[in-house]
Amino acid sequence: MPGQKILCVAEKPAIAKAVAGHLAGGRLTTHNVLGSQYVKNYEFTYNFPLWGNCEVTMTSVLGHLTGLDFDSRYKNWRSCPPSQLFEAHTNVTIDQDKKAIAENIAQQARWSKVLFIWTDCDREGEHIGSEVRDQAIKGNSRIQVKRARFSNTEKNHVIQAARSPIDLDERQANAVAARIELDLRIGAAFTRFQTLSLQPLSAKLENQILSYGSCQFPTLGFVVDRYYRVRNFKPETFWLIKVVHKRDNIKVNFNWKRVHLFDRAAVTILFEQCLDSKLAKVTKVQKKPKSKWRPLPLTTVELQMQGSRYLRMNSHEVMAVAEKLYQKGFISYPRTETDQFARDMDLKALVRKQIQHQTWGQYAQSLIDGGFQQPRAGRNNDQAHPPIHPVNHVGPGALDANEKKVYEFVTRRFLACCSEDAKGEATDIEIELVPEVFHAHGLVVLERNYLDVYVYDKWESSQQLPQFKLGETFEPTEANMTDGKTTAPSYLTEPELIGLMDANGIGTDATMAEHIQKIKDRNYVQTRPKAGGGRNQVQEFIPTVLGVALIEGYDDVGLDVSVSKPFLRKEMELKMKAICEGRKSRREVVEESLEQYREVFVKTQRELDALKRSVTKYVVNEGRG
DNA sequence: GCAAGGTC
Repeated sequence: MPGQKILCVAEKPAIAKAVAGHLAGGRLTTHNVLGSQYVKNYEFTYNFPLWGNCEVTMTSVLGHLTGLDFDSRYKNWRSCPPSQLFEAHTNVTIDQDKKAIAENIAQQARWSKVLFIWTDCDREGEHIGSEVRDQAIKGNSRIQVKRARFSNTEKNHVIQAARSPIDLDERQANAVAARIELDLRIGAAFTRFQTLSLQPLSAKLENQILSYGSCQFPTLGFVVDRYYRVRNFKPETFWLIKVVHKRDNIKVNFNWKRVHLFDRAAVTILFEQCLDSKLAKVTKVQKKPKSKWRPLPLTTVELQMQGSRYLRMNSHEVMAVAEKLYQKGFISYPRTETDQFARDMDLKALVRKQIQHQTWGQYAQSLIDGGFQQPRAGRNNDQAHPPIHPVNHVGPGALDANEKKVYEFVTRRFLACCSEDAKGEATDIEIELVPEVFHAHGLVVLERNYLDVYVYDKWESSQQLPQFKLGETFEPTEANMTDGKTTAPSYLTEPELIGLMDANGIGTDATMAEHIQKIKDRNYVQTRPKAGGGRNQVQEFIPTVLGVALIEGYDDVGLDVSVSKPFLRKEMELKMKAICEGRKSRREVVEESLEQYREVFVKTQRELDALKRSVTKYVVNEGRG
């Protein structure tokens, strides 16, 4: 008969359910947790090598169990000078909506010998694990604490993890604790200071929170940066030589190897020399096979970039819809950095589920009939979740318009991953019209393969090139000198913004869309459909006068490290890493960073007039001539 | 009324 009791706790209900299912082998009972809509307790027996035959309760939390906030005496914004928030007393609290979940853990811990933690194996997961541990100890101060090391919920992998528990990584939990404290203190101090000192400048700012955050400000910075580049752009005239030759009734455009030059006299001289040469000589005729690679397995960042580019939705909407599809069991977990499928995953089974689909079912069938290829593997693996993929077929009518678009994208992407690259043949012809070189490029798409299902990628055959022989000479039909102007860059688009955030470590895959939404809600930026976007209607970002005023104001303050650039956030990331590697303690990092931000704060306070001038110039005087 | 990070 089972002796000891083991309490297992996962980061989310879906993991608890999957793990319990594998360990219980079908014999388990499910109990609702009073007061929590999503969390369930699964009970079964299991024979752990380490603890023997045990009664197991497997349950979960919903992400973080606790939050950090200032002591209630600082609740009122005027209760203290904002600078005091750098050292004000804080408390760890359990949110009202998490009370029942926390109580469940304490209750279950009371009779358990061991707490076995099954949170995701990443930094945040380690911290969530420490929150769970603290809660379990409240119910049973003598409980033993272990954690499972797992990176997916395949049966064998889960069983292996149950066999070899490890310890919680205090360092990773501490790194997150440092991040939480710094974000709170710095965010609240600057937000209150900015709002209280700038709001009185104009009635337009009434009821407007002027927030600062280590992610939202650099995000705004990217938008403003591009705005300046667009605004400060001065078109430049350039000149170029174009050669055209007509053969077999095909007009071939030869492009100048120098593309264009900004010196008219120089181009004129070269052009005249070309004309003097009269005859062009073919110096290269090359045909070579060319592939267009099928896409990599889908990550969250990629879903947001491509979604905001092709689906007429913004990244925030794409994520909200993906979350819904996940909850309904149609797609896999939508927050992942992994762009490689595990070797042992049965991808063909997933392809097979799409055969019945009326639009791409036939394509899925063709993969099963021999077209299937193992997907390319990218370089990223978060060791927690597989790439985003469809897990079940969805009948027509089960989804609303936006859900349909996202599900379609995820599925087409998945099928494309399991397909062959597109194949083509490229022709390059180079001619010399002494002293200059020109070239023409042609492409014939021979096999479309993945392109047939992945309608978002375009790869088209160009006009057929006539035959040219190496070494032959001919007199070009036309040679012209023309001019043109450089064109201004365009405003930042949503996919570009997400790409910049990703490259600079601003936010996580799960929060980038929220930061973008936040700077819209704060009236720092506006979006509009980019002109000429055609069917796709990608959004472009333009800062508001308020957004420009804030960034310019801080520039005028003359800080050593700009608050609108990604450096400070990057530094915090490095410090978290230092904690994880044991090179620094949590205290050291918090003290160091607070010291650094205090300095920025003091300087900003001292130069407040610069900030006020900027806001007055843009916001208050807006529209007066 | 502040942040950013989990998840529903």
